[in-house]
Amino acid sequence: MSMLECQDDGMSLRHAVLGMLTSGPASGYDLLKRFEGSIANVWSATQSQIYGELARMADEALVEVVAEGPRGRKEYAITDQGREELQHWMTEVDPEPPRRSAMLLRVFFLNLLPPDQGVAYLRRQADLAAHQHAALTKIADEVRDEVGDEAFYGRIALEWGLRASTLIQEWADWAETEIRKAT
Amino acid sequence: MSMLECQDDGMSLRHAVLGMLTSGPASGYDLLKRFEGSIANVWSATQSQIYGELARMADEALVEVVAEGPRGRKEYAITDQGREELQHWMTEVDPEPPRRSAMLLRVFFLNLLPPDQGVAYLRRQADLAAHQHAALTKIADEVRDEVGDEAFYGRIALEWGLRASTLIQEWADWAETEIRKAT
DNA sequence: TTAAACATGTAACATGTTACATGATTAG
DNA sequence: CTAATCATGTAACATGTTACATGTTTAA
Repeated sequence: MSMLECQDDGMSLRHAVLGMLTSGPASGYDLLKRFEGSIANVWSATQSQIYGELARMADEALVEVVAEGPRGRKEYAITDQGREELQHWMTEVDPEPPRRSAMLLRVFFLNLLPPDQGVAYLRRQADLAAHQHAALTKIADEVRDEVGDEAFYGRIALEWGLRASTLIQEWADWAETEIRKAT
Repeated sequence: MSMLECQDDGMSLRHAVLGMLTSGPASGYDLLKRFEGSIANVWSATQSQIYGELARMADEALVEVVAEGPRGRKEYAITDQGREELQHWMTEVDPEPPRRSAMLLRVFFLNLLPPDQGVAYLRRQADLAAHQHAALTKIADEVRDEVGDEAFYGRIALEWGLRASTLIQEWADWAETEIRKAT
């Protein structure tokens, strides 16, 4: 590895967990619930992964056990070293865009299908996007009046989702027209 | 697993390879080059993965070796069974949208940064998107006059990329304004 | 003659998913 | 008392990346 490309992303699960711990100590179980909430739309994690990552980060002193409760419950808090790591990731590591889209991969092979099936595929994608847009709109209504920094930036992310689902619908409509023109 | 959720995606590398083989037999090395071409924008694969997947698919009779050349070169062709599998994937399996975005994950934690650094982050994203847009525009110019089904659907996918990079820029600009309003 | 391109394969490691295994506490 | 929820952890497997290992052919 050259000196210039010390821009190794990956490990985002680690930073997601660290980020969640900035709003206060939590157990693995608590974090799992949060990963099933609004964050789930931008990053998912399984129970297995969370417990493993917490243990690993405790070893590396990025988090520490601050309390033990009933049923073996362990509450973790972020350490100064953890905050430093998170800060570094936020400000000095460029997020690399996802390089894989099964949806677009299929578009590359749409010539293998008869045109009407190609159109059906695009209509299906537009439809799925419309449903997603509706779901996000519902969430947007629910969080409209929530106050605080977390809600504020959550709405910023939500707006991205709204725009992205609109994009898919418009693009699919446009593509359908192109295919019809070409047929 | 319930009977209703037999919609197990995954294995897209397999279908990418199968799809590429529909335009004629190719060796692992040939396929690697194609994965470095236009397809790279929607699906990436390493040399290691490609050779492994070809061997596995040969075992399962989805592809077969049709010729051997110099330097141990093996040309693979898709079989009828392979075509069937590809057809099934194209028409009956819904592509599941990517559930992880390091870029948006960071947005969720933007409250940890002073507002000016948050704005800097968004400006950086807009900037990266602008560069991507320029790169895609260049490719669009190059393939503008290419004929054939493959080029046609390649342009459809390209248009998605163009619209997506515009979306990021517009969204980042909007978000920046929101942050300034809130400060 | 030698560097680049062709060509395949394996091993080690990182990451992510599913399933298994265990048990405590609480609410009805 | 018993089902749901809380709570943690491990094992097996799938997927993806990087590095290692090897050897041939072609073009300058």
